[in-house]
Amino acid sequence: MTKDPKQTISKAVQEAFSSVLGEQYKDANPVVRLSQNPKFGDYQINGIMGLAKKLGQNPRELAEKIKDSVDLASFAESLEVAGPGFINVTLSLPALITLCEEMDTDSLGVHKSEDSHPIAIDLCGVNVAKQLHVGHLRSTIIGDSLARVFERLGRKVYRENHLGDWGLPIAKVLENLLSTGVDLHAISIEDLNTAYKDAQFIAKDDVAGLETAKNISAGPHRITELEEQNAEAIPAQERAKSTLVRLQQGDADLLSNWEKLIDCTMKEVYVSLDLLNVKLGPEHNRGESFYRDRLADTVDAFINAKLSEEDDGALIVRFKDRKRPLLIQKSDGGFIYATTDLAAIYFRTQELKCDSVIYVVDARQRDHFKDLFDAAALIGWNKTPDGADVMFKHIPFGSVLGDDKKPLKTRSGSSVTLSSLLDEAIARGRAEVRRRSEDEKSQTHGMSSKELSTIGRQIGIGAIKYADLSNDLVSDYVFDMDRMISFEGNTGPYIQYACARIASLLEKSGETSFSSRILINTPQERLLILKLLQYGNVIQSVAQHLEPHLLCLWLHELTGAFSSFYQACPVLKVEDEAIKGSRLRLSELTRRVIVDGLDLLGIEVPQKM
RNA sequence: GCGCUCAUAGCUCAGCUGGAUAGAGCAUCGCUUUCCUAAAGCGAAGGUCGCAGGUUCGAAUCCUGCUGGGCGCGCCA
Repeated sequence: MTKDPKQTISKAVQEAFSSVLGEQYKDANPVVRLSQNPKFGDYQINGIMGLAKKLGQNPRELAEKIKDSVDLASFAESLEVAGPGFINVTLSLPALITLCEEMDTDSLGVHKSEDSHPIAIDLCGVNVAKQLHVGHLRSTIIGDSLARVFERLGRKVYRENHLGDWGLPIAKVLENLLSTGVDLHAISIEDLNTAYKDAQFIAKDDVAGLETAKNISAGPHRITELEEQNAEAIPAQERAKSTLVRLQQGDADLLSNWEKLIDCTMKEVYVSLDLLNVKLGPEHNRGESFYRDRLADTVDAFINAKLSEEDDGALIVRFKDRKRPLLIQKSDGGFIYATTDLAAIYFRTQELKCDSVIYVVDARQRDHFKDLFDAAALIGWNKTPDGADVMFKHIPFGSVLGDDKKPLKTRSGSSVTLSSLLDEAIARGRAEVRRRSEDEKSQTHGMSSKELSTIGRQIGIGAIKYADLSNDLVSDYVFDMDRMISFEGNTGPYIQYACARIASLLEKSGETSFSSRILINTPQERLLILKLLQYGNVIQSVAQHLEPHLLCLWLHELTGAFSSFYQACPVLKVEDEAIKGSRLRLSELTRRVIVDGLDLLGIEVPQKM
């Protein structure tokens, strides 16, 4: 099994800590990093200065002592104390070669996790009777990418598509459709969309919300919005409520219509999910309706644990450190989303026995998730039945913005549907591919229209996914198709292209297996190998920090390292067969790592482009 | 009003429990092509890390205050 050199160095330094400073320092973090500058060697050890400070010792002297005690045998060529107390490590060529050959297996140096608990990832969040929009794009692809990473590490992942398929909003839509006499056998997603908007607009009796908004001096937009909504509310509201009651009572006709609503919505959803190349299907649907018979028990659990109290007729859970409570039951006895979310937490931690529950939901719901997680902790659902601590994590991703730096809208002001966004991306990808295929020297020259279409789709979709995933999750980003689709810079197509070039190179070599000994003759080969060796560690970091952009950035760096190598080191034309074999093997290994890495981002790699 | 969050090069963004001269990409300028995809590579230039204090050998990073943007604030999700 291979190791990132970082781990080997860390371990050796910790042993040195133990022998120089005593047993109690064997777990101190040596803070080993890849050197920022080649003149400082391959790796630098930064942790000694902090330790010296804590111990009141001279950092340089301590570094010298540690250096003399570190046993890296033949692993490192040299260790040097530098600056205020760094130790710079230069690896030996034989060590680099061995490590590189060791990672050249199916695992690519990625170690399996030892935690056998499953992980639940709440993603996508389809609302029945609504089309997917750009917000779903982020939730879906970030969640899918994290799921792939955990699966790569050997974890069992439950992708939970927590559909908004129950409750008053759905009853409103059903009521609206039935009262306007639409034939539910022949409905389209557009019909549903219209009904949803009408229902939302008409049947929103939010007098209380308006009062609150005024009391807390909410923005003028919010207040006008609420005032408009109140106008025609009451009768439709009453009809919707009675529809909901009948639905909850299991009215057969209504349930059958309800299912048609879901089928119609999901049919569209699957088309988009399929285009997006995410591993998400009907088997991942576990929506609000799934929890409908568990809500009363959920509330009872809080009542029995004396964690809830009545307030204005509603049931709330209070927290010690803040005024804002969590409302779990309405004054009319009905349940709301928080109840469902708590029921889902119970299910995920106590029945599925997940020790991580990850919510990929936009940043606006921060407070809600904080409340949920704290409520879950109060009642003890933050431990699995076998006693493991559960990590609850909300990934509060930012918004997708338009040129105007405001949430992405169409020219007419409505929100952009996901399918239109995907269509645009695919059209752009195809246009690029077609244009390039006209060049006689292009590898894609003369390919069939069908083949070009497929490649164009992979590029267009890869472009928007990479652009999305390569940003820090919490920040908003401006949707700029021109930048995303560019074959230059930190983009999906750039990396896909580099990969296609390698594939073409390998094909031209005529070889099918690449197992020559690795040789290092140039700085570029050395840098490429150092980069490759980090792969396993990068995947671990993504899993630990839940940040796919770390993988994107690293893949871009790897691609850069390969480009430099490829520029400086002839592969097919080099005379020495041993060097040629080594460079082919390095190229092939790089290609496999890029393909694997892009796969973890859910991005396909065309063989040619 | 209370709370959360963000602010780094002209633009888009990295910066990993505090570390060496704050890094990429785009755009700009220069160089490289008898050469495996130039859809490239190499180099130059470009920053008061929003502002002001503080902590210390050392701060973009931690603390406090301020400014500016975004978001949220029980019976909607």
